[in-house]
Amino acid sequence: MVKPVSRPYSQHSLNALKLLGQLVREARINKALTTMDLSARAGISRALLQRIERGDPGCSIGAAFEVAAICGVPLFEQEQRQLASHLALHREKMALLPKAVRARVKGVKDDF
Amino acid sequence: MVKPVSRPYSQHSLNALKLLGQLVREARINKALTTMDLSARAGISRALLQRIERGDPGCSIGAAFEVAAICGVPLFEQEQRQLASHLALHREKMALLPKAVRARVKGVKDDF
DNA sequence: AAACAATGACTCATCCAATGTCCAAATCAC
DNA sequence: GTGATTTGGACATTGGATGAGTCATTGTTT
Repeated sequence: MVKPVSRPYSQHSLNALKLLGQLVREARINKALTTMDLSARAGISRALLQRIERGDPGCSIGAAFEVAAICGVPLFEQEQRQLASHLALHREKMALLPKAVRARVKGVKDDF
Repeated sequence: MVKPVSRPYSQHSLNALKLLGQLVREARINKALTTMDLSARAGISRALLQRIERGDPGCSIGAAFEVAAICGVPLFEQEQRQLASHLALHREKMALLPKAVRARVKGVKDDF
């Protein structure tokens, strides 16, 4: 009943989380913002900002992205300015893909 | 008592969220994975995966990153394999930065 | 050196988000 | 076309994240 450690996160995800936190932290200091200032701007509590900077997987992605955006940390694309256009492009691309995925009958060879 | 509309997210964050969701969705279909399959692999519910693909800001960042990692969606760095080394590099870099930020007395010119 | 400010870490009450389940609509295979 | 399956969205329940508060420690300034 001791419920496992919340959830099994892959090491890769955890690393990405930590890196994001470090980038935020670095950007914040470069902008000479205190944790209180930044958290206030992002509309979150100081404790939550600290968890984000620590790479806590439980934080809401909205809060994390908001903070990153304020700090000027490029989310997952180098080009933030192209973000909007990427949105449109992907929308088009999606129109060409199947809407539903048919279950592969058997032997699902994990290809990764 | 109607508790504000959750939280004020910047348009940029919302766009990033949506793009991430689209990328996941596209990657999932390319891998011929059903929403059930992927959610099961990520250890989350199908409903949560749907919210992630929709770009819901309230999802936990851990779940979102986990799904992205499984799908092979590059988080915020093109080079996922360098992720670990980036971690170390940033750790070093941080050692050179001030540990605490002094409050800017006045006139905080928003520089962005 | 002292005084002050910022940070990290912790507890706790509250309430939102995650889950599981359901159904209806869309999609694909036949 | 029919049937099987995926998908999107709704719902209630409950576990976990969030915010507020405090304290000890570290870092900065005078």
